[in-house]
This record gives sequence, structure tokens and C-alpha cells, in this order.
Amino acid sequence: MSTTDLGSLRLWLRLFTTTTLVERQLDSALKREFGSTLPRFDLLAQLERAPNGLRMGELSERILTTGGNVTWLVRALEAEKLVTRRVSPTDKRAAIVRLTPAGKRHFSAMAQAHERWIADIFADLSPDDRRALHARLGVVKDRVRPPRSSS
Amino acid sequence: MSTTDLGSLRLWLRLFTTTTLVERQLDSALKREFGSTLPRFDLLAQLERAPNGLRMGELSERILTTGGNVTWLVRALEAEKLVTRRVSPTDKRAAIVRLTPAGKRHFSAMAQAHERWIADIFADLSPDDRRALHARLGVVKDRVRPPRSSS
DNA sequence: CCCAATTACTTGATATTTGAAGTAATTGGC
DNA sequence: GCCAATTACTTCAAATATCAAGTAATTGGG
Repeated sequence: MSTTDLGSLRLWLRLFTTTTLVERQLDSALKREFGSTLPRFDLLAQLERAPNGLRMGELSERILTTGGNVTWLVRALEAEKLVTRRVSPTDKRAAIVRLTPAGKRHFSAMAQAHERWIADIFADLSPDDRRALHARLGVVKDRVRPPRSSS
Repeated sequence: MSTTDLGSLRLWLRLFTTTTLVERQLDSALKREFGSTLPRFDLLAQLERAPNGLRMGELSERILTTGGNVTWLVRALEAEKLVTRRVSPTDKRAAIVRLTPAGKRHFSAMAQAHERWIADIFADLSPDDRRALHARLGVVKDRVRPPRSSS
């Protein structure tokens, strides 16, 4: 309806820029307030949602990173006693990672702050705006990755 | 108007996931078809738009990365004869980076493919959807970085 | 059962990015 | 003009991420 055509390229640039800026803001806030980072937070968040733990492979799929990187992250978190890793009883190749009680405490402290920061960042959008954004991003997402999960 | 509330957190997760997936698709296509990468492409794109060249600092601001990283990228591109670097005549601290003719050719070949890939990725959105997305992302962007530029 | 193919991870070499510290050049106030 | 503060980069080390092997365990077809 409106008169200007908006090239997809400009849309992509804005999508990229916006995401990068938000990411950076969150990462630096996590660093400043908790001495942590976004990748670590994301990994812990996945574990929080999975009381039975997750395998390394599931983790790497969910946080969109490579297996080698997950090995690295988990090793670091394990050294800090935030997660444990044990061999799966049903498949000895697989390692199951879980939050420790200390990991849960640490995560939930961060999660509260994290949620506040995010609410603040998106505060200028109405609920309808947020739904509209979410829905349209879903269209793009399904285009780059044939459906399957939700996130 | 609709009934479900959508938490900002879910919106952020989708924003992040979508952007990461698109980014990856573009990066791997650039790698596959041209042996390049997205950061290099982005840097060249900035230079393409600036016939008079850009200083290192302008580059790092525009591609949202650190100065050290720009030094690294430019050094690599320079070694491939795609860009040149010369000391600014008016300010000897500053280095001005420009595309070489070979760099222009290389870039424009990539740019055409890049634009096709992007058009394809966003093909399921109508022009109005794209405008709507762009506008709402703008709201978020202005929240994390007090206005100034457009991108 | 048995073995080739597949799967789940880990490792090690690289690649990339960041962040802090260092160097050189420029600027503003006096 | 002169010097302290600022600015523009570069460097170097540390943090992260990728990719290609390599290892161990599991599975499926005969």
C-alpha cells in the first residue's frame, strides 16, 4: 500500500545490525554484572529447561554452534561446578549434561536480570508489534531452516 | 487484540535464531561460491559505497566490529590486492582504505549473487511485511543505540 | 552373531574476535 | 609555540568458534 519499495537487502542489514547491537548489549551486561557471557548464558538456559539434562549434540543444535565449541563451553562450565557431565547409561558414546544446584542458583540470578534487560530493550513495542515481528521473523526462519522446532 | 501475550524473551530468541541462520547461510554460500566470508564481504560493501575510501575507524564503526579486527581484515584483503591502504594526507595518524579495480570487480560479482540469495530468503514476505518488519526493527534499534545513522 | 556404516564426542590445528596496552600524530588551552 | 589530553591505529594475548580428523560405541543387514 505505501509507496516506497523496500529492498530485501536493506531489511537484512537492519535485521543484522539490530540483532548485533542487542546481542552486544546483553553480552556486556552479563559480563559487567555477572562475569559471564551470552554463549554461556544460552547454554545454561537450555539446561534449565531440560530437567533431565541434554546430550552434547542436543546442546549444540539448540544453541546453534558446533560440537567442538560445546565441548569447550561445557568443559569451562564444569570446571566452575555449574554443570556436570555423565555418560549416558543407555548409550556409552553420549554424555549427558545437567545443571548442578549451584548452576541453577547462578542461572536464575542471571535470568532475572537478563529478562529485565530484554523487557527494557523491547519496551517500545506494543504487544501487537511484538506478535507481528515474531510472526514475520518466523516466516523468514522457516525459509532458511525447513520448520521442525519452535524457538 | 489477539489473545496470547508474547514475552519479549521469546521474541528475542527468535530474532537471534533467525539472524544467525540467515548469516550462516550467506556466509557458507560466499565461502562455497567465492571462497570469501561475510565479514569480508561486508567490509568491501562499505568501501564500494564510499568512492573516496574510508578510514579504519569508520570501517570498524560501520561493520560493527573492533579496531583490531578491522586491522586484521584489511591486512588480509590488502594481501589479496582487493584494497589499498594509504596514509591520509591531512592526518598522518589515519589510514584510508579503498577498493582496487580488482576489488571492485570481485565485489560486484559477489554482490549480485548476494542480492539474489537475500531476495530468495525474504521472498515469502510481501512488500508490506518487509516494511512492517523494517519499521519495528528500527524501533528496537533506536532503543539500543540512540538514533544517528540509518542502516 | 559379525562387520561395515553410522553416530556421538573429543581433539588439535586454524581462524576470528575481542580487549587492553602501546605508539604516533593532532589538538586545544594558555 | 608548548604540553597535556585526545584520537587513530596497531599489536599481542586471551577468548571463541570452526573444521577436519580421530576414537569409541551402536546399529543394521545378512
